[in-house]
Amino acid sequence: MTTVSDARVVRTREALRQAMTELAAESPLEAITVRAIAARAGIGYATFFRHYTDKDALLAEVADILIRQFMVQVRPLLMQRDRRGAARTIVNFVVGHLPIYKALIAGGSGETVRAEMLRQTLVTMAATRQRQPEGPLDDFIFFHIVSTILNQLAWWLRHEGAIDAEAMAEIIERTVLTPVSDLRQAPPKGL
Amino acid sequence: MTTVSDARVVRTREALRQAMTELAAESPLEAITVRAIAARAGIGYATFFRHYTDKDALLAEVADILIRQFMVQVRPLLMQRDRRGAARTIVNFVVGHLPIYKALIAGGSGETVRAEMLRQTLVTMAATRQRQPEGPLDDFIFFHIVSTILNQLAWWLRHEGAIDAEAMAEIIERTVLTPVSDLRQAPPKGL
DNA sequence: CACTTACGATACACAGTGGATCATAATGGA
DNA sequence: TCCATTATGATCCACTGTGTATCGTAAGTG
Repeated sequence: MTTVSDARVVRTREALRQAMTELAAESPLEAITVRAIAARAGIGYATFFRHYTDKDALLAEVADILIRQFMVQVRPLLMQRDRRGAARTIVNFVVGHLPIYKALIAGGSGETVRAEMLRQTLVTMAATRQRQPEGPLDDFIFFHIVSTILNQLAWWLRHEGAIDAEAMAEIIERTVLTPVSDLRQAPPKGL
Repeated sequence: MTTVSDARVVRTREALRQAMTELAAESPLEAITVRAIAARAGIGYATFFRHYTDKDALLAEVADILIRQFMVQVRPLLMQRDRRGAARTIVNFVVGHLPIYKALIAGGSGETVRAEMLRQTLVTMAATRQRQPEGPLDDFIFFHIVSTILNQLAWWLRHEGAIDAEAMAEIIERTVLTPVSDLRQAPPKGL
């Protein structure tokens, strides 16, 4: 929308992303007004619109940053042999960035953010796929893995301490990665 | 809110539920206005508020009806031995009520409706549980089963014809019911 | 240091909400 | 069948949030 090299622009956008993250942790997205975001960020109301068309655009940018970090870590692991190790990596990565993930995945706007993460992840994966999908099952499996792991992590972050990280990794391995791997090995007949 | 025996009330509410179902199939919930619902139902704007406090209350009622039907079918099956049969029953039940489920689970407001279905299901299950949960794992498992099946059905309904009903039942069995059953049999150590 | 550009403040039109009123019409009991 | 009851439709209104425009000021850039 505007120049990106100007230090003021960088500062303002960073303040807006930070404010959105905080507010998204506290309230469902529909309860967050642009005025509240601007106020929290310490910028003028009209200024908001010089940087983002609406609050969804801001949320999308915030989610996008999260997705990139997440995907870089997670993506190579999904096809990997060592499924327990893959699950551990995912869990540990989230633990290592607890505040932001807790805010956005498990916070008041978590539903919206997870939906956005799922959408973006599927788009990105479809665009950068090594091999073409071999059928509807491949599409389904991508959807299932990503949405299930996001949901499980959301539950886990909302019930912090209920299950320790190692057990959570085992659960992800046994309820998602392994069953999906088996499904790939021996698909239902007709697929 | 008002008398329920009056034929006009019954008619009006039925018209509102129907209108909400139709609109929810077409647009995301936030794009649906009370005026649009009233118009579609063929009733006056102010009349809407004599029956529901806001559009979320109406959606909750519509979703609630869906949930009751769904749960009556699904609930006894989740603990059942014959997991393939259980999965088949779920899939066939949805196929038997295709229009309404397609509209509400996979439609434009599907995200909101699924979240509401998940919420209500967990509340109902917690209230009417035979035995107390034996730990956090039980809570997690309920959450995982319900949310995963709802998501898988949503994908399936959105990609109608991509996978036939029998294959879908096999997928639900192999990616959800069986892994969860195994997890119950041999929980991660410490749970 | 001068030029450029982002910023804050404010005002505005617009859309949706939910509450209120009042005449009309449908309803169900006597 | 008639009548008291009450749901309904139409309309009005105050309130909140959105997104655009304007303008003087302050900050960053080269």
